[in-house]
Amino acid sequence: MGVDLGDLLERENIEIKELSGSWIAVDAFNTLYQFLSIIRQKDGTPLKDGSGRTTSHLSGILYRMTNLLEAGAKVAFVFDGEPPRFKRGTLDQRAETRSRAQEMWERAREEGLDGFKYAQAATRLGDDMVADSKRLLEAMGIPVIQAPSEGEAQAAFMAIRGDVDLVASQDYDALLFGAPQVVRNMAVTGKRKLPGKNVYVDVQPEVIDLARELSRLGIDREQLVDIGILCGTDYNVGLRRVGPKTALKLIREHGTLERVLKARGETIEDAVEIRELFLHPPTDNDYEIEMKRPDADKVMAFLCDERDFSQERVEKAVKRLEEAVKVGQSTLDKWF
DNA sequence: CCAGGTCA
DNA sequence: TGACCTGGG
Repeated sequence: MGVDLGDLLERENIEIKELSGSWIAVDAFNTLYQFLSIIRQKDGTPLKDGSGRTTSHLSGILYRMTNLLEAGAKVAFVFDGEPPRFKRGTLDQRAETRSRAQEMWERAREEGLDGFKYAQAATRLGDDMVADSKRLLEAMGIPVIQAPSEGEAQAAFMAIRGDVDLVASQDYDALLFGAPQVVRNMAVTGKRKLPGKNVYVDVQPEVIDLARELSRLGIDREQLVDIGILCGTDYNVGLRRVGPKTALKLIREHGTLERVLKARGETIEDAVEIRELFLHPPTDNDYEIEMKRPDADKVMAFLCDERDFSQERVEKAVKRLEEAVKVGQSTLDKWF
């Protein structure tokens, strides 16, 4: 979800190798949802351990993060805290959509039909899954940061301060929170399943550079936030029949959100407070980002003994992880 | 999504 | 070596 600015922003395709040496703040909830919705069997069932606990997100974390670290990147996971009060409507609506999708999935299964897309739409990220994710990340030596409110805001804050180079998220919200660079499609294989059909296409990682986009569009960050609010964010419904293109035109014409609304004789509830939230969101500055040596025994014990992962596969991944972190910590690394 | 096998 | 497929938990 999030703000729909895809049509407005130009992205630059990159190779995963180009992330070598960069610190990446990962929007944890966004990434975990991605794993949970995609890592499924053909009938839509997620991966589960012997007791029926979902493990798709753990598989995603283990293999993707190992690959990223092996490519020379460094990552920190940033988890959401308390949602802003303006998000209530969106959260309720998502819960409603999920439960409807759950019903559709069950019906599809009863009738022996393909219910994959319903299963995806029914994806839930439970507290247990969040706890399991943090446990795995910590065992892998990857920093876990708890945001006071929105994870994307905290990640953007860390990027603005220069503690990380990029924010990883499929959403564009981090740009409104001021992230200088956002990386999307941060997968390694470059294959993505098309929604609906059982067809795979090449999808490359891509970077959006905030300063470059603002300059190209001839607006400032506050105006980009205004554009987002005009076409709708997680915190407000946008104006009717106003998408990113129209919103840009309106802001170019009138300059500010207030003037656009006045000129059109329309209102957006809490618009000014929502802009303030994007410009000055709750963040913490007492985080620590430092890769620790992975605890191989902990990773193995958790994934293999408790979550029924294959000993052989996890061992292989952990070996690669240990090697990657060793190389990453060596100061000689940058000379090669 | 990713790993790991197959096959040309 | 790379396109393709299956199973992972």
